[in-house]
Amino acid sequence: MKLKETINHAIQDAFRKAGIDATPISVTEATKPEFGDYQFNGAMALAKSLKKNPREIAQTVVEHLDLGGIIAKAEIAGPGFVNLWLNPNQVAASCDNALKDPRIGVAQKADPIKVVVDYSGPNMAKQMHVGHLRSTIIGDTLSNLLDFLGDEVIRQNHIGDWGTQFGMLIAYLEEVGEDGNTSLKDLEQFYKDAKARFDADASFADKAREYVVKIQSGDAHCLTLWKKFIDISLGHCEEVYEKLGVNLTREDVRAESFYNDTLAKVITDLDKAGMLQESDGAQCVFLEGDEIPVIVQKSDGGYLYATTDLAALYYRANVLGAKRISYVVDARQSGHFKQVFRVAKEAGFVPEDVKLEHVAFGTMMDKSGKPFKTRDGGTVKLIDLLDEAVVRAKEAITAKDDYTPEALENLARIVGIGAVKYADLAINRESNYIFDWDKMLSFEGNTSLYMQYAYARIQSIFRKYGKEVSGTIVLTDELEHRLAVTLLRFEDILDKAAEDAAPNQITSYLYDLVTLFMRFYERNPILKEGVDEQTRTSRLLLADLTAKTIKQGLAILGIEVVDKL
RNA sequence: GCACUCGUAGCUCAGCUGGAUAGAGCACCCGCCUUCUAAGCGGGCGGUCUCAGGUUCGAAUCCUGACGGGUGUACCA
Repeated sequence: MKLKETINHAIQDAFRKAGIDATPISVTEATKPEFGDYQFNGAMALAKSLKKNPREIAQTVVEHLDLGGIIAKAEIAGPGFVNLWLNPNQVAASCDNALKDPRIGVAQKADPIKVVVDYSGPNMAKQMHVGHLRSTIIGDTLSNLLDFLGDEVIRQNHIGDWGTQFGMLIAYLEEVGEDGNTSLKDLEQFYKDAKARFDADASFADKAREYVVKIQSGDAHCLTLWKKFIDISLGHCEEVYEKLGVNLTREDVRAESFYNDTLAKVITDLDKAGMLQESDGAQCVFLEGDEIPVIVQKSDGGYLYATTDLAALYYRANVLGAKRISYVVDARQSGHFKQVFRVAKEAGFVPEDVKLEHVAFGTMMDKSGKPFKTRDGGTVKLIDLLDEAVVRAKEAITAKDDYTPEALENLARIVGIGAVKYADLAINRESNYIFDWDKMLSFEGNTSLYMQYAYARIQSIFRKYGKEVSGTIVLTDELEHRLAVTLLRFEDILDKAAEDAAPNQITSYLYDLVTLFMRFYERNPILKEGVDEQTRTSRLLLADLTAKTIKQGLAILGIEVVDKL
C-alpha cells in the first residue's frame, strides 16, 4: 500500500482542520523504534514563516489529528518532532488485504507510460567481461521493476556491431578461412589475433579498412561474413544472459547498424534546425556554455557515436513512443549523454515531455583502486565469474546436506548467480566499487542467500504445518508490529527505487525486512507447543506475507528463491 | 588547465528531498543448537563522517575553499 501517502493525508487533514495555511512536508520513517513508526518533522521548518514556537505548531497539529485512522498515537518530542504510531488494527488489516492480493498490495500504476531501458550493450568484437555486469543487471532490474509497477517497458540492447574494428575482424575471418564455428569459440583470442595481424602487416590493415567501407556500403559478400560474425558473437552473449537469468532476447536487439540508414537524416535535420556548424572539416553542433562541440560527422564523411545515439533517440521517442528513456551506461559517459540529450531536445528529435536519463554507474576497480584488470592485464570474462560462483555455491551446499545431482545443480545455480547479482545490485550504483572476488561470492551476512534462506525457512514451516491457513493477523508485540509495518512499506520502496533507478534501495529494504523476520522467528514461536490457535494463525500469515515479499523483491532483482535449502 | 564525481569503523559499503545518541556486513572477542533449517540469533570491540569556513534552531547530508582518489576533456565507442 501507499503507506506514506496515507499518513501524509492524515497530516494534511490536521493542517486543514487547524487552519494552518501551509503544505506539510512529507513524513519520514522513524529513525528509532522509540520514536514510533513514522515522524513528522515539519513543525520546526514552519516555525519561522508562521512566527510561532515549533512545539506550539506541533501541539496544534497533534490536537487536530484523527487518531481513529491509520495513526493511533502522536507524541511531541524534542524541539517539535511529532512521533507517530500506526494503528495496529489497521496495519494488520492492510497485511491481510495484501495477502489476498496476487500483487501483495502493490498497486498497478494508474497512468502507465512507455519506457525504453537501454542496457547491456555488449561489443560484438569482444567477449563480455565483468565490466558488462553492472549495465546488464541494473538495466534488467530497472526494467523488471517498472514492468511490475505497470509501465510498458521496452528493453533495448544497443549492441556495438558497427565500428571500425569490424573491418579488421571480417578481413581476418576471411583470411583464416573459417566457417566461424571453431575459431570464434574464443572471441577474445580471435580479436587478439586479428589485432596482432592488423598491427604487424600494413597490407592487411589496408584491406581491413577497405572492408569497413564495403560493409557499410552494403557489399553482399562482406555483409554475409559480418552477419555470421555478429550471429556467433551474439550467441555468446545470449549464453551469458541465459546463465545470468537476464530478460534480454534477440527481439530486444537494436544494434548500432540498425540506425545506419537514418544517420544521414540526422545531419540534414540538424542542418534544417540551424544547429549545424562546420569546424575543421567536421560537422558539429556547438552548445551554448560547452567548450567542446558534439561532432556528428567526421571530416571524412563518417558518422560517430553521437550521431547513432541521436538517431536512436529519435527512434525511441517517435517510433517506439517512449516517454522515459533510460540509459544504463558507465558514468564515464555522462558528458556524452548530457550533450546528446541537449542536442536531441533542442533539435526537436525528442518531444519536451520525454524524460531522458543517464542511469550512470561507477567503475569497477581493483583492490589498489585502479580500473579492474586481471594479473596479466586482461579482463575477467563474465562467464568465468558466473561459473566460479556456481562451483563455490555447490561446494557450500554439498557440505550442508545431501541432494540429488539435478537438485544440487539447480540449487547451486540459483544460489551462486544470485550472490553475484545481489553483490553488485546492493551497491549504490553511482559510486565506483572495488571488485572483490571473495566478497562477490560470499554467502554470509547481507547477501542474496540470507533472503533465500529466510524464504526457505518459511516454506519449511508451512510444509510442517501442512494445512491451509485461514484467519487474520493480530499483532501481539513490538517486533510483530515493526515487521508488519515494514511489510506495508514495500510499495513505497519500489516507487522510490523506480524513480531513482536505484536497485540498492530494494536490497536495503529486503535486508531490513529479513533481519526483522529472523528476529521475530527466533523470539516468537509459531508451531511449537503452547502457542494458541489465534497467535499461530496470525504468525503464519505474517510469515507468509514476508515470504511473498521476499520472493517478489528478489524477482525484481532477477534472483530466484527455492523452497528448500 | 577546465569540468564531473567520490572521500563515513581495520576492510567493503549504507545513510545524503537537512532532524534526536552516525548504521550494516566482513574481521576480532563472548554467549545461544533435546524444541519451527545455527547459511541463523543475541552481546561486545571499533568513528574528530578528509580538513577549514559558511548557511541553519539543527549539517555526514546544503554552499564555498583546500587536500586526496577516480573519470572526462573535438573527429573511438
